[in-house]
Amino acid sequence: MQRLDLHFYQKYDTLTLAKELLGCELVHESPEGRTAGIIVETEAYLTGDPACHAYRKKTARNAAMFGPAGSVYVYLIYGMYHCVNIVSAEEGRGEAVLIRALEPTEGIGLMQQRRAEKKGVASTTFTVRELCNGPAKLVRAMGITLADHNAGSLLDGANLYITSPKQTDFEVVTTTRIGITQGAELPYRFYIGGSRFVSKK
DNA sequence: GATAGGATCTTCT
DNA sequence: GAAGATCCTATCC
Repeated sequence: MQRLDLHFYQKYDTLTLAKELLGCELVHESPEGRTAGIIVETEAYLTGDPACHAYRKKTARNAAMFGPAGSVYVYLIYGMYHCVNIVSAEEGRGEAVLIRALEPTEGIGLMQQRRAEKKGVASTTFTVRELCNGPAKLVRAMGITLADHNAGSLLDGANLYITSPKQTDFEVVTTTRIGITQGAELPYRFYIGGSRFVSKK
């Protein structure tokens, strides 16, 4: 599979990119091993959208969201969990695609270890379906961290990247976004119809 | 299976 | 002081 290049991230507006990323594979080559999963659920956050972290001013927390297309925005949510976004649009604009769920394809044992380590339970606790069916869960399972990946890149030699689509034969379902109150009516969430790995139906 | 409440930190009012 | 792009646990069917 081919690593997606700068052209791919620049080619689409953020809403289109959120849909185009479905079926692509997110890969992390860490010192502990390689983990990967097919992106099955995304949400778009746009300029002028009150739910977007870049809606107000640039702060230390959201600075990475203003980076160039193909870079990574990781943030702390609810003081406890992390979520990962793919920055889109041109540098300085502040738009991104939140990755909400993956279908695990590689390094499932390592994903189970990472999830179990956090909770202090046996690694056999988690079924494959439960490993990455939520934005903070997949960040944990993939070993993505604020220190290593926030404001980093998916391009060139980066250890985190996305491949060209592994699946294309599916229906894209569009709904409103999960867990927000501002902009709650906007239809900016997309997922692969029929997937067992999405966070919610 | 469904629902309610808690954990814990950054940002904004 | 309150809310937030979440997840986990307890408790109740």
